[in-house]
Amino acid sequence: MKGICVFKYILNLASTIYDIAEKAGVSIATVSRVFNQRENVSERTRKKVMDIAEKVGYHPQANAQGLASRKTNTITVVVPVISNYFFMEVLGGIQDKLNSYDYELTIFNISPSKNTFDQVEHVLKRRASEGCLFISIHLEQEEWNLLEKYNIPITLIDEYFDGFDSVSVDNSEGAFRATKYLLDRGLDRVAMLSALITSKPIQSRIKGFKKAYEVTGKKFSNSYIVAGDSTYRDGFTERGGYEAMIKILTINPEIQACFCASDIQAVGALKAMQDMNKSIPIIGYDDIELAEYMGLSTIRQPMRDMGFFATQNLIERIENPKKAVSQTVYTPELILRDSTE
Amino acid sequence: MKGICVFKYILNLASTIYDIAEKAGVSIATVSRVFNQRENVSERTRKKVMDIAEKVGYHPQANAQGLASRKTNTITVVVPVISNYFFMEVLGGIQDKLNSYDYELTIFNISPSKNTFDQVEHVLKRRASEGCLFISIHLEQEEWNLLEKYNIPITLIDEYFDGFDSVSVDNSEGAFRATKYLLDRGLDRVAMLSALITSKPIQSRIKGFKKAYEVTGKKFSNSYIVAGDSTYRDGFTERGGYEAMIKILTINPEIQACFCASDIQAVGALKAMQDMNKSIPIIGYDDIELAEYMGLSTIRQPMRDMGFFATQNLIERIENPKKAVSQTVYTPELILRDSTE
DNA sequence: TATAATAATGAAAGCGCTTACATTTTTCAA
DNA sequence: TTGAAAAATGTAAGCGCTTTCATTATTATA
Repeated sequence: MKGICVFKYILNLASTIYDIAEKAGVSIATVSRVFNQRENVSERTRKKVMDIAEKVGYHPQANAQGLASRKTNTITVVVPVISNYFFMEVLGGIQDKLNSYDYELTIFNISPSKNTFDQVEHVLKRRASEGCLFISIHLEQEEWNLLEKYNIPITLIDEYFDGFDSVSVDNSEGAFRATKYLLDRGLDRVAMLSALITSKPIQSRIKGFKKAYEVTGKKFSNSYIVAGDSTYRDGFTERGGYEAMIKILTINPEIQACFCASDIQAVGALKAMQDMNKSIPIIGYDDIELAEYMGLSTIRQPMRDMGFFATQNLIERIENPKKAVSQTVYTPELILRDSTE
Repeated sequence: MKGICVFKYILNLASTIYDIAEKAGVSIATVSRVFNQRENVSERTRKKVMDIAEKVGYHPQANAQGLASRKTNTITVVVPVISNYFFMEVLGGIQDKLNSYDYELTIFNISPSKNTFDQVEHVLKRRASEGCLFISIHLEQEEWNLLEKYNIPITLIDEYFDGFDSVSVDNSEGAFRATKYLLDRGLDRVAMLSALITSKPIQSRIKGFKKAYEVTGKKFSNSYIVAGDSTYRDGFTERGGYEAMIKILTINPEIQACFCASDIQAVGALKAMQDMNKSIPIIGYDDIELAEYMGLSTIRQPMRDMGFFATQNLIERIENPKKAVSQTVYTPELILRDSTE
């Protein structure tokens, strides 16, 4: 015991609420009140407690607080692979919002090698956070149903399920607008530079892509949809775009323009055109900051706004769990720049 | 009480170790053992417990576990602003490493509006994690000293302090190599497209930049160091690069080539050159994936590796706190591409 | 079959905090 | 001054787990 005390003293840490209470000559309840900014503490004792706490570097331990108060003051963001432009921007928006609140941010990264549902369920089961933001997590209807029972506030970003609040962009509409613009310019053979067609956003974008053909009455061919071979990050990479554009330029030279599934792929596509010494108009998707500086026409997704709004929504639900479920769908916007000149 | 029970039943959740123990007809100690994969539990009871847990969706609560075991199984990454290419890549490396371990990842974002030291100290005080990775967190010597007493495993990335393990890149050397390459090509007036000179990496890079002039014996002028006016993200943005290059092209037209402080600024610089219809060789810094596709010559920082290695280092320290402190410095590499052709 | 080992389980004491409720102190009107 | 109301503080019972140590069941050994 003595050993331990000496140890504590030397390292100046690992003190508990009891140590502070004792040194300040008050009860632990008072110390607790001070740290929880309760009103009913006299200024004198508040100062006394804080001074001592300051001196020994004391701060309530997160776990103990969480257990006792049944609150964690933490929001968990669940994402597949963090290093991706879309998530990064959305995360930026989340943080902008969180900056004015007292929540801690935990990021849970879904590992591609394990089952997504199990991992998501694990996050909920642990009850380590007040609420969750799921970014681009796609589950089956019945799986979403199973998650409902955990009764934890959840807001979905870039996904839809009627049991949870959601914030998404109309992917189909975005693809439609881009493609229609190209078709309306008099071009007849516009390609879609796709990523893995198993990916959800790609599926919706393909819908919009086809719809543009229908609406304009132009002849559609499945060969207009082309993807690269690399599957890393579902093909949403510079490389994926490069490969796909090479294909277009060599195998489908009849193609006159191209709608790309993401700006980052468009960058690869641009390079491919340059390497092949050819050039066709292209439109990207996302409007990442780069796009402006690369003169890339694109479909703007309000990524930051989505993160910001979803977070606001989640906080509202945490504070008022009976709030009606809301589905927010943003409409993407066509931004014209050099790449379609 | 009855109400609560019914409630629990309906929602199928919020059960505790006691509920499971009761239903399985064992003690809570046994349930605990099952969930902590202890050896000494018979296969029969293990199965019985797991079946029941599965049915009611039980899983130990993180806080209670943490409090009782004094372990959190969490690693905290502290970053200033998450949405930045460098951090994103480093984070990717961190996650690659963490995927094979059982640690949860918490990201703490330093808010620019509050004092950095206080925020960092807060993270340590809460003791919500086993160890921390600090990415590009720059403090004063004495502040680092103060943090040592918390006795929490910390690995610094992109910063150096002799009390903690650190993983960094020789910024000065990188700038030196880029600049020297340009100077060696026979150019005499090479500029540095800088970001905010208050930023640490910029300071080191300026050193390397000047050293190249010294070594080559060419005449250096302070006017060769130019930055944009926007201060968002310390100027490490496309916009910052654009502004700076416009300045170079208009105010300092004698400049023959340019070393840019980051690839992302180089993107802006490229655009500026295009807009001004001029072109000089440029070299970026970082080698983000984009650089290859934009044909940007650059200084490669092994960002992913740094994250990966730092994480490994941290885990080692968590497992063996007495391990000797190590400082790892990577040497950046010059990658030549079109932008210096 | 008896006994010693060994494996499986349980009882109970915390972990460091919050908080309802009880108690003491202070304030202030009469 | 006095007493009631208000403010400040204390007491103690958890929160849901882990873990030590004691106990019981099982297995192996002679």
